[in-house]
Amino acid sequence: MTRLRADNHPARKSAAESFQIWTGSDFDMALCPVRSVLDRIGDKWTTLTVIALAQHPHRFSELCRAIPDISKRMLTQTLRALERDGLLTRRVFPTKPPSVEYQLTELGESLLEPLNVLIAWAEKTQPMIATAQAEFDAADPSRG
Amino acid sequence: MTRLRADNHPARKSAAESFQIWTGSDFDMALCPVRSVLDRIGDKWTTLTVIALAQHPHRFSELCRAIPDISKRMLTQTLRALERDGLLTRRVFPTKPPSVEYQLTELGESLLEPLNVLIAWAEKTQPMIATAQAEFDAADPSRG
DNA sequence: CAGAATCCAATAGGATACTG
DNA sequence: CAGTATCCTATTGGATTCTG
Repeated sequence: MTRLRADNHPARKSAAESFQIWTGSDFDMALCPVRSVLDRIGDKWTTLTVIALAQHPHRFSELCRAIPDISKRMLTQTLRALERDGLLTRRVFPTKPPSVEYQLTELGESLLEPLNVLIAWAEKTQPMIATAQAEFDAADPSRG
Repeated sequence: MTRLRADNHPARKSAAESFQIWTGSDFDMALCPVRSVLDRIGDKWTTLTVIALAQHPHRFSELCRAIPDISKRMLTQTLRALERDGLLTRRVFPTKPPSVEYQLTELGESLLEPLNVLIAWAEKTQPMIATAQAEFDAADPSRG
């Protein structure tokens, strides 16, 4: 239907439609799924935390060790946001000293699939991107 | 696929493997595909720009109007980064006044598919997430 | 152990003015 | 038109200290 290019594939129109009628109309960023999902997973630690929990439930300090270089402060923040979104559950065991277990919900696990697609793209295209960067930087070193 | 929590769901292990041996070993964030891809698309304007270009090539000012609230400064930065990564091409027409056309490369178009999967997840789960947030905030209003 | 609280540095991003 | 340049603010995230 929309023959924009010779190799037209459905992803073109799909992306635009998911993004809605954002051109020239009333557009609310908060309601845009593109932005909302990236606000959710686009930060430094969220995806790493989700992937760590994908393997098995973790305790707080276990996560702290499992995720390289994360601070307790950022781990707390990240876990809180994920809990609030319903992507994981937090269970407190009143032992002494206390222990807390974090576990992905079904909703949280459902995020793994889109994440894997994205990661697969990253791995597949990484050599091409590295080449492109090298060429760009060589062509105009001042903009490296 | 509606059965989200299948034990041994392939997405579980796949995510962890893509992430590599990041636990307790030598881990370089720059080499982690999870972080590299999010550093690339996780910012405020990159995905919106890519999706705008998914429909057809755009000129600079055309993009500026098409993407709500973006400034010329941020558009320039975003386009430059995408060009450097080889996701789009920049063609200058020496007309008067000059015009510049930005167009996705095949590599850039290949990003649309993972993006669509992610957006589809966002749209599908948005009601569940909204509910979870409301419950969380109701349970402890101080942390809203 | 599992955080909370506080302070500080780095970066992202917005507003405005100027240019070939 | 298609940017640059400069300034400024807001947000992110790191380091440290304290607590039940």
